[in-house]
Amino acid sequence: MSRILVVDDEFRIRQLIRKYAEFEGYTVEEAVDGMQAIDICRKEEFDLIIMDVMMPELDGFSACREIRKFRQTPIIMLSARGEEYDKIHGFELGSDDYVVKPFSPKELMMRVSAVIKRSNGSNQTDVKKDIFTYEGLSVDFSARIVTIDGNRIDMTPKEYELFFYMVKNKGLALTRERLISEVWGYDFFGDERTLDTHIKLLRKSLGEYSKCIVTLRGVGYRFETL
Amino acid sequence: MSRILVVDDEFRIRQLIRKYAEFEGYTVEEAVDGMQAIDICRKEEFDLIIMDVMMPELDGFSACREIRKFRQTPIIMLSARGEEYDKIHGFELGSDDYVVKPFSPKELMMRVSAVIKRSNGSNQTDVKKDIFTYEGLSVDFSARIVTIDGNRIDMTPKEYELFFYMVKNKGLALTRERLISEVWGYDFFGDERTLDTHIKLLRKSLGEYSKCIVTLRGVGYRFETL
DNA sequence: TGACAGAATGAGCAGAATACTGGTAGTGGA
DNA sequence: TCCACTACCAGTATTCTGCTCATTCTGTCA
Repeated sequence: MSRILVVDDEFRIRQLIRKYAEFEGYTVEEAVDGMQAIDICRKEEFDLIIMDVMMPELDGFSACREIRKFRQTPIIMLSARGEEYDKIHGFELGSDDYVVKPFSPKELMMRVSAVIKRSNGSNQTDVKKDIFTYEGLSVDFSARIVTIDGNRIDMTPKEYELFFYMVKNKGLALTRERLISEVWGYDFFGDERTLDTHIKLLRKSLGEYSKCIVTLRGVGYRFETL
Repeated sequence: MSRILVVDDEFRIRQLIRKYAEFEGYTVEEAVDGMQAIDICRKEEFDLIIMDVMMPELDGFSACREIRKFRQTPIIMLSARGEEYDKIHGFELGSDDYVVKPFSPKELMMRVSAVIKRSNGSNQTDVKKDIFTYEGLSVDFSARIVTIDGNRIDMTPKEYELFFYMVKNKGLALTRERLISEVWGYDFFGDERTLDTHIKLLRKSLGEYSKCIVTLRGVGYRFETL
């Protein structure tokens, strides 16, 4: 059965939606604000997200935008304000429907089933993506995009190649020779230190996640997720 | 461009919707009641039907049910009554969205474009117009037409081919080799820089949307919508 | 156990190399 | 002739690499 993520800071609202949704046979998870929603979405996949616009920490629109960067999950926005701006804003950001509070639970459920039906029915024109994620780090191999907490990281070609190779072989000890011959080519006769330099640049780009690149003294490096 | 059938007994309402819809670049036809709507739908095909619930002769729900017997055209229902019964009834009969009168024309247009986008994206069994849209940019693959804010963009054959290929593979990193062999053919032995030149021309044609074509240094290009 | 020496790695930097863009001109077909 | 395509060139921005020096690590020996 379909899984729904309900994002709202009000316990009462989450409870209400959960009740109705579970009655309809959906599995429900909850998040209290945008930040938490993004975190959960990174780790788990849902069939639908119902999200309030007004929330502490991170509002619904921003969360919607962030989530859309790595997930195509349909989103229904809830808003206490009936203002037009919100609606337009929400649609532009890619929400799939829009319900104004106070809403009738029955109507919401109708929209939920309509949206889920639509997204199941078809719509998968999008190419399947080859994406690796670990906490706030996400690596989209097919698009060549690396993001940290939703922010894109600019990397030079060599950084990409090196990083992608390491991520694809995560958890493995990669010797300097192997890295060089894989990333630079077997016929690279440059300086030994070149690899170090690129590892250094890569770590700089990765910020807090530079910790994932472990130096194996006398051997090479390893990318690990702990 | 998409064709819309507006069904409402009130001239003022039809006029209002027509005005906004045409401004957005849609072609509009009108019907004054359910009977007429069914007749027109038998003869012609539309991309969307906007239909009032309350009409003389034959109400919107009945018309919706009838039309669904032979067409899968998306339908947005309009209702003066905000009653829940109507909404549920409408959804059950297969309407794709529901707007309560008095509505904001802008919101209606947002819903119109959302519904049309959805039905384009999804390959229903009915006629599939292969159209991609992103904000004011629209790419009609089958008609080979690109429009920006409703204005048609003239492109040369190569530009079309290159652009279509990139849009169809949107979000993917496309290597120069791949682009060249896909657009020019695997046996193209011309200058490396030819691709650059065409990207340049393409960007020029795309105006503000040239930002969607991202250069991947040392790799190629990517078309993205963000 | 702790100090030391040597090896390996990290940081910073600057010159070299490379890739992309924009301009312009040639070519061939309708 | 005109238009689309291709080719070429120069300027520029980006990226790579090699070098030096600093730092860290490791194994050894007192």
